[in-house]
Amino acid sequence: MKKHQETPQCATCGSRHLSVFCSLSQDEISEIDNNKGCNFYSKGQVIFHEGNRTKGIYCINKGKVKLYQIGSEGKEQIIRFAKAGDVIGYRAMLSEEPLSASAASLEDDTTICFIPQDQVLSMITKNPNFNFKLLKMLSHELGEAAKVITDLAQKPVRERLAETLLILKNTFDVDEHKVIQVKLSREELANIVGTATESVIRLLSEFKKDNIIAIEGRNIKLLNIPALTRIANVFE
Amino acid sequence: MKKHQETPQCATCGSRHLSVFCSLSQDEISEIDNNKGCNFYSKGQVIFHEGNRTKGIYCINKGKVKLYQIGSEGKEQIIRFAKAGDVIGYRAMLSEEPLSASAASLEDDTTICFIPQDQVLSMITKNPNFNFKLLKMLSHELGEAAKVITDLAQKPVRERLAETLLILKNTFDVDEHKVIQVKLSREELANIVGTATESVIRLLSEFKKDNIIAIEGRNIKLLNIPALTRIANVFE
DNA sequence: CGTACCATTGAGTTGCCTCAAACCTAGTGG
DNA sequence: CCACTAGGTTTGAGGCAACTCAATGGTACG
Repeated sequence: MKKHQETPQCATCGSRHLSVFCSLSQDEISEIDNNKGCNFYSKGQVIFHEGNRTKGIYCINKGKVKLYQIGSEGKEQIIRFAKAGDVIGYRAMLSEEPLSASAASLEDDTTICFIPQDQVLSMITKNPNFNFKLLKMLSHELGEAAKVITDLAQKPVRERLAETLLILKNTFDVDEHKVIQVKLSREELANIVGTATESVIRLLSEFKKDNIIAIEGRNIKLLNIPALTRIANVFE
Repeated sequence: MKKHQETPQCATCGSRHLSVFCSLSQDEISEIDNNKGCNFYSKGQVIFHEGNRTKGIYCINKGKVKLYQIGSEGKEQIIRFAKAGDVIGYRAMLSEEPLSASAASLEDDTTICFIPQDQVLSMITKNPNFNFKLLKMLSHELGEAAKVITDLAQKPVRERLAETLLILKNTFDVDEHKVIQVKLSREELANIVGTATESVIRLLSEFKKDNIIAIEGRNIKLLNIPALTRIANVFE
């Protein structure tokens, strides 16, 4: 039994003011509303496939998404996450290259709007603020990617896992019980850190033994963030 | 004894037509020429430091440059390279963040122009072609970074070294004797691959034993590119 | 022609991976 | 309502890729 799902309107989208679209005028917003599409995804559904072309960008209205590549041995590597207000697919659209990553929803009722290329390109041309927001977003992402590269190349798995937990906290926040607000399998955690599932499990249970985290199924509670930060070997 | 070094003019810069500046008008070119600065670097000199702010972008007129971060244990990680016609520092300028990497010249007589922020921002606003070139460049870089992340996370050192040699070939080309046109120390190679210097040395001499490469000091000759490609485990 | 830096080789150690088996949980259907 | 199954999690054992440390060899440059 499927509940009724209504296409969300940009005009009333709560995420808009936090996003790259925050500088759009009323007219521009309604222009998008008249041209966009919208889709609903259940947990695990693929939104787009690495290697395909995209003729627009995806804007997440509700839910959480992982972006990942499949490595040469068929193993998934999670590149980044996206949540309500974030856009995905813009990299491939702007570079006119195939999508460099696949995207899959992490939750049921994930709602994602599709804004056609023409709309986006016209906004870039007509709205300098939007253009600079885009440039800034891309530049920021590129800086983050460089950090990840250095970490992967130099840090041991233990440090990378600790850092990953902190990044998940910053991305998805924690609730009043300090539980990270995203549910990932052990395998998915391994596919962020770049290690084997078993290594993640062993290290998590070490952190647990030291009372740095608590674990209830896929919920991870961060008990001692300073200790995690120390293990992660980050200063900033 | 220093030879006379003259500030190069964008108007006559041979690299311009290959670069992000290829779509500029005569007026815009001379506008830049009137406002840019220029510096000369000997091998190993630092052009800018990670963590500093930049108020413009650097355009390489002559020479080769490495961009690198220093990891938490003080180890260098080379993020990417730049050569004549490439620009560096644009990421930090556009995101209004500190520089995420340092840059150092790899050759004597490296010549680099500095174009102030105002000039660049005005070009972005006034010249849509330039703007789209920038967006495209950033997007492309971001896609490349994602590939590097997956490789570092999943491929063994042997594969990564083979792939690095191929990337160096694509970036700097080979001469008529199949020698890669960039001279790097074993340590620098290790700092691209993300491994120890000794591992690079051992693997290079394995490749040499199998007649896949030849080595004369820091010159690396690619004798069997299909074999290297097979080792690198790349398909594209 | 020394000296300082880089490259090479060897030996020993270990972090992390793989393989395999057992366990747990949630969903399914009898 | 409970047995059954499938998928995910956990634990253990064993092996190897790659690291560190240390010593030697090469070479470029003042």
